Amino acid sequence: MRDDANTDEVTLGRIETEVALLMRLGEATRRASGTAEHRVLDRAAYVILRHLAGAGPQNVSALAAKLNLDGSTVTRQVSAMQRDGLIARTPDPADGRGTVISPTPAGLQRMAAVRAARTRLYGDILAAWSPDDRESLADLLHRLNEALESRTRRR
Amino acid sequence: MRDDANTDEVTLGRIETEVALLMRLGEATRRASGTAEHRVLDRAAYVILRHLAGAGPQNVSALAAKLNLDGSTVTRQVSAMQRDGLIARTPDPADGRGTVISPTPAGLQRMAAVRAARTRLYGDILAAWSPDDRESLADLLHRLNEALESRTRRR
DNA sequence: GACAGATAGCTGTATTGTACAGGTAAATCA
DNA sequence: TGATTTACCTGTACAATACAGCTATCTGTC
Repeated sequence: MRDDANTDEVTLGRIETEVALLMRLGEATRRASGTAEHRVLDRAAYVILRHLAGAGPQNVSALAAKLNLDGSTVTRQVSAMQRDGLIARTPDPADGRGTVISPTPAGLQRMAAVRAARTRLYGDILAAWSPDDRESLADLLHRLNEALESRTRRR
Repeated sequence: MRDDANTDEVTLGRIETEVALLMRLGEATRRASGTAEHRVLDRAAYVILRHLAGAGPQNVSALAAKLNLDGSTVTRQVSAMQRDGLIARTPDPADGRGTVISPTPAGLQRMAAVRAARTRLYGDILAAWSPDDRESLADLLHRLNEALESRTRRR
């Protein structure tokens, strides 16, 4: 029993290490490709467009809640995105205070382009992996995110 | 063959999605716990201490290279950490230009505390997971990071 | 050994992404 | 109807980062 508990703690420590490392690498990658050609879409704009595309047009508040960001942050993000023609603001017909944010065709097109580029990137990075391992990684990451998200919501 | 290629592209898309989501969640978690009690160690300080503890005292440049950060960024980080008593600067005996950054006992202690807290957090989040799944997650994340890192270095 | 170029680190400045506080207008509730 | 809440925006501040430019030192070449 002692050994099992130990092994488990070691595994948790490894997961902690690897997640921290992944975050660092991910940010470095984003920064590096951000300044270069791929300045098409900064990170926040990408996740906002992903969310709008997946869950449909919605209010700033709904977006902020989903993205775990302050409303003011999202306001400024969507302002910038509107300036760039990526989203459109329309008054919410059901609530005079609200404005509905919808992706524009140009926004969707750019999001798709970034997504395709990223997918290609992963294809490149994981070129040597077996399909099974790729599947496992996708599954486990999905479950990890579910677990993280449910905990975030719960708190 | 058509189906296989398709399946694979879907998997890559899922991995892209999940990594993006994990980054977003991770940042949200960091921000949330950053303002609260856990203001013990901001992110950069933690990774710097992790690295110093693992690889030994070293120069600002070496740190910057390892962390994929600009030297000036690391300079400021270590300045703040020195102010907080987490690291010490000593002149490099082998190179008059350099200063060697070493963790202080207080820095190591705080790093260990944060690490333990994070490990506990993962234990909490993954409470329902089987040991096998945890192992798989740790392994696959490790391999993903290796792949990412070797690509970053190669570029 | 002297000088040219490279390197280590620091400082100034700008940018980006974020939060919090405060304001206004609209909605909701008692 | 009046009080409270909500949605959004704006002002302000802060943290993390990069780039440019600076000085001190090192390294190689002649």
